Amino acid sequence: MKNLQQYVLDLPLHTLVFFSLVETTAKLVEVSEKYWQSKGLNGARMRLLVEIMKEGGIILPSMLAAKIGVTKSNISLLLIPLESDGYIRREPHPKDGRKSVISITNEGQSLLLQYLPENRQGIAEKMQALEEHELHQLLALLTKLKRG
Amino acid sequence: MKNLQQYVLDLPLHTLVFFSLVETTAKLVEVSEKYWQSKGLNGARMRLLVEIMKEGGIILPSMLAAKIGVTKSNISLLLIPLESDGYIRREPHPKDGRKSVISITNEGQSLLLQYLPENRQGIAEKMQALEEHELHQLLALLTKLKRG
DNA sequence: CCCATTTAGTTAAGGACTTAACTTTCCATG
DNA sequence: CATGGAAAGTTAAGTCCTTAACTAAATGGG
Repeated sequence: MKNLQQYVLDLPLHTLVFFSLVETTAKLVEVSEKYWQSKGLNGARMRLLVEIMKEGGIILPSMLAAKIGVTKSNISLLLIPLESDGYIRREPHPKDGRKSVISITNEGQSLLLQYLPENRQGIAEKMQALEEHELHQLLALLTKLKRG
Repeated sequence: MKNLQQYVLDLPLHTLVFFSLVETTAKLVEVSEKYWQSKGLNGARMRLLVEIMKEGGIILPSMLAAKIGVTKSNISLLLIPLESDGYIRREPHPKDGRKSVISITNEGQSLLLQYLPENRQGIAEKMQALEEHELHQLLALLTKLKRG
């Protein structure tokens, strides 16, 4: 390698696309996070509520960990404030003493109803930089890329 | 809204693409991070070295913060181990007593030479899920999306 | 049917980043 | 040329997530 500065500056296409992915995604994620913050809410906890709702309102902590892709200890720590704020309920599993059953409360559902549409709208607005056919294209490329 | 579960499950295209972006990017970023970890190195500190190198090997901490998009206090904390490991040098600015001039050492440059190509190769392999024309397409879409 | 292993969940400690408060230095305006 | 405010950097405290260590409960192979 003759010139290190040149090397770090002359990015091959692969690397360029990778950095572009990282930057673009970070910018979009920020929009969503700032929205939750502006409402005094917590993005990670809201995502948890959404996942519980996707499962019909009842789920186990370990399932949440698997679905969201974080550790079970993180789920544990996220559930504590959700419970004390009354957004979820935690009950012992009737058949298996190791498990606990998480269910979303009416308050939790109200919270989603109140804020989730506006949150998604904020994201949608940013995504409208692309036409519908471009969104389809992008989705196809991302899917192919994720499969590997 | 009639049915909350239905609402959280039936994602409009915008939202679908957003989530796909987040997941795909996370998966690729993990490849890079795991590489650095496997070498006992730190991704954030390596990125800092790369940025310094991009500037020709000499830069101010505040510039690094602006270029990488993190806070100056974070830069401050990242520079401490880089300096004590001998990868950067910190000198007072000759003209402005508030500033300090960061320069990369020979050891820092050797570290980049030794590991950066392999790190980039790991990313490139994952990106090879896409053909060259697809990479160009993806880059164009991401650029348009980031502009907003 | 017993006990080693596995599974579920919690807690503690640590790492990475943020915001806020602070110090020092510079600068511009009176 | 003095001073109020801006700018650069550091440090402290807090948040969020991780890994590791732990407790309790279930399971299954001898």
